[in-house]
Amino acid sequence: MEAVDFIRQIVAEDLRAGKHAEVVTRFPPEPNGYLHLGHAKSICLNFGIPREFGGRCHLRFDDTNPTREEQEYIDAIEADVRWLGFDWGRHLYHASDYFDTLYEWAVSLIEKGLAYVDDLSADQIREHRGTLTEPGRQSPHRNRTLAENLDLFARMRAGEFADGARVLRAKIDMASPNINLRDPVMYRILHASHPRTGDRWCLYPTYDYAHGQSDAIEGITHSLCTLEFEDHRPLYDWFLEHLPVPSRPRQIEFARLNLTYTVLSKRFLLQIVKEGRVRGWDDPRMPTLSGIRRRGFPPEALRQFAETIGVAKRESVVEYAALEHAVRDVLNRTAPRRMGVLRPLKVVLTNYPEGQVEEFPAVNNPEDPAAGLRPVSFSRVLFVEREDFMEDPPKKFYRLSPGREVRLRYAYLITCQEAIKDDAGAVVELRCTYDPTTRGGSAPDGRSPKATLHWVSAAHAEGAEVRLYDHLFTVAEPGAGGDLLADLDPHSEQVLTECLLEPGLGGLRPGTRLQLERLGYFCVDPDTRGGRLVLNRTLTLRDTWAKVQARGR
RNA sequence: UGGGGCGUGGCCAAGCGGUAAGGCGCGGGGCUUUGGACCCCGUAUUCGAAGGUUCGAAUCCUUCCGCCCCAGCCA
Repeated sequence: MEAVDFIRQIVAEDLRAGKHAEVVTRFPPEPNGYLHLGHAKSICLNFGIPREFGGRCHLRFDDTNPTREEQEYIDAIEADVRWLGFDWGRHLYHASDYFDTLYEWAVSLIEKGLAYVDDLSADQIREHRGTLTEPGRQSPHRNRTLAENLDLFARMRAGEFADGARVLRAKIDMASPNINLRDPVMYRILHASHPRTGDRWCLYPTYDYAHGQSDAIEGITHSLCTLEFEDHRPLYDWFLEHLPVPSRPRQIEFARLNLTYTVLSKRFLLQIVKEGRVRGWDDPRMPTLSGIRRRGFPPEALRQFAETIGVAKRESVVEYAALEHAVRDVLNRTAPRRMGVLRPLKVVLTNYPEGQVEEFPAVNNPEDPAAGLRPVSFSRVLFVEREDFMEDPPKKFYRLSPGREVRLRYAYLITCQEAIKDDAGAVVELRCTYDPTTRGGSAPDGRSPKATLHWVSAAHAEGAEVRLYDHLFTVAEPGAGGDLLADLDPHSEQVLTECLLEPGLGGLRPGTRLQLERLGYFCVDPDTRGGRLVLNRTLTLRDTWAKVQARGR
């Protein structure tokens, strides 16, 4: 196995050295929100490694804080991991599964004189902790007798005390330069109902105390987490050393994903959901997995993306374009092509027989011959894209304008003879002529227009609702200062109801991803229930015309 | 100015003492019934900086500079 990043190198080496029979990782989300693109990186890493080296990955809910966790999140997380294409088999766990063991181990730590009950308030504990440059001071309760500690801890569990009245702390070193080692809190009193354990506990372990032990219980070999936990590793190891754990997991940190113009922060996402700035966690503008799923991002593209961005310890910001590339790459070779007109402009072929209808074979996917052909109906009155006509075209604009000939894809070469305007001077209709000798789109004399347009027959088109989502729902660069909420793009969604699509699209299953030729990739909204066809825009096609224009300025 | 990390092209990222992979982006060309896709070609004399070791350094040593994280009874 060729190691492609430092984590895989470590894993490969550990395996080679015979440290483990197989690699065991875990993806440990706290169910306090929906999964987003940042989690996708972690999921692909944690599930990808055992897939490559042999082993398994557990899904473990880090449910140690019932005040922020909900069943809705648990369900959504499971669905999202599955959607991404990973399976934890029977290895679904919860930190709460280990509450009893964790409690017993805490008692054993007390018995060893390595933990104590502290009566200080949160504020006092903070004061005693010292600062980055000054050592902390011991709590007056630090040297309680064993009996007193045991008694108090038992009564904490029994519910005798109010929230915040006392905590259990590890007795390590109040003068440690590593603040995490200055007697960290292991248990706090929380009279809150837990989604899984209900009201059985009023005492909950902190992340620091629960995580490593959960890893050890499950036999995790490599516990992958993000950089901010580097300082916690000595504490992670300290607990493992002093507790009767069945295995010795190893914590390895890597840099979390940052994406330009995209905020990957549960706290922030929760806020915009709560404030109603989006319609929910699965709003297609959201960078959540459920949001981009509705937009039409294929899970395969996310896996590919995760692979190309790599894994390292360096903090970095990946360009959104890299994500788009992965999405386009997958969609290009898998999405069926269809024609549709988003902003219709009527075209009448003055020399085409009234009432005549022809059918032309259209390629379903040029990247996939097996996708076959479909017939598309053609007639005298058509619609083309409004922006495919310019009365006074600038240089390098190759599409329709008075006197200009273009190709209608799969059909004929047509020439614009006249633009009809309304009283306000707006172009409302084009009068064109077609060249009957160019049936199918190729001219006998070999001439070939520079532009090929998509179109739809007026008599055959189906109306649809199309939602145009801008590929980003943010804004300014995170960390650039300023108010991210204020910078949210309020125009990130447009709903078009006059769209005309070639017939048959209504029959596509919800969730189907397709390309509207020359326009972009769309997804039949997976959550549409009956009724009208709704297409969500995934991505626009790469637009070199826009580039040409931009360069001209 | 306590501790822990990190600095390779516009953005990611390989490299682990032998003379700078790859991807994204960008520029140019080809092909094309999607201004898409695809195919070529180009894009770091240099690896945060300065010294040093060595026949030879992005890789080893020293010093300096810059950025990130830690003072939740969040994770």
